[in-house]
Amino acid sequence: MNLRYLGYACINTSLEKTTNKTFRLKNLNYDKYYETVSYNLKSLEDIIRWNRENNINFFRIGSEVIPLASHKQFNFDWENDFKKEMNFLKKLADETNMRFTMHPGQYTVLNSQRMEVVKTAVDEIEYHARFLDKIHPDKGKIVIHTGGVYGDKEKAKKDFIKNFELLSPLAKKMLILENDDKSFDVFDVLEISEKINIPVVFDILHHICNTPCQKPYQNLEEIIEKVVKTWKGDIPVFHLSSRKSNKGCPHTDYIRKTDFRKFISILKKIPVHSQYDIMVEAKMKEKAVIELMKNEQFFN
DNA sequence: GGCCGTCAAGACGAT
DNA sequence: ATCGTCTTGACGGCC
Repeated sequence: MNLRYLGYACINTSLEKTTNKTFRLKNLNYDKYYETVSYNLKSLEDIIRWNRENNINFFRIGSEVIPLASHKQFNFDWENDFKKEMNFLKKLADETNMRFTMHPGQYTVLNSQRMEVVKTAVDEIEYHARFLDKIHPDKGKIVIHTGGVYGDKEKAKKDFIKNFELLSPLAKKMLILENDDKSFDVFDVLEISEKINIPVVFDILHHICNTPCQKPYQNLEEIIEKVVKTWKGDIPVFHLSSRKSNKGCPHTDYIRKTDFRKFISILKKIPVHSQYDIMVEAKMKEKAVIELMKNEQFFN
């Protein structure tokens, strides 16, 4: 497999723009909402243009692009209020060949034991789906983690599979499942993926953190080949980051070249005739991507 | 203008 | 039982 796009998440540090400007619940009112969403959508536009100038075609849009959109106290009709802006962004995204993903936060727990938490998770995912559908129809993907274990991982997986059915057809089509650093490893998410037919996002650092045998690279090609099959011909997304220390998973400012090269060379060996995209998770965001793009030999 | 406690929200492991 | 951490870190009251 060959590398196609490298992307970054939510913030452009060169432009000092974010799609994640938000406000406190107590400040929720029409003016604040209108002002903040306008800013976020304008930032997204500026970031897309910047990406085009810099040959970056992959971007994760911040979940707070419409702040508090799924909150029960939020009653504004953002889809209507920002129709014009969203249509414009759709056109711009098409013209510039951007690929977008979104990634709801850790509070989105689809397999929770508490029904009200499941409901807010569904609402949150549906909001992401509607947003992405407006500017990136048939292409947008929503990355989530499996959720909590609650002392019984097998049951927790079944609950995820069961609650997946609560989503709309649109959201189901967009959802992709990422292995996490503590609870649900790549084997768990592959198992879930097989049952409900959604693609797996493989995060190499989470895999390393979540591989107790200290041999995370063992059988890695075999694992990744299975992951790629879950995409059913669509171009897979991988997550890449470097860890700051040996403990936990905090990210570095830039990706270590050795981490990048090691990962790329493994993917190179996967015997599937396909390209793939990498979401780079590093504090210096687009600057980390630009650094990696200097390794031209890895692009085809 | 910079600092830092807090923020809509959940789960988990360390203490 | 409580705290810190995970992360897309950002807000905003206080100095």
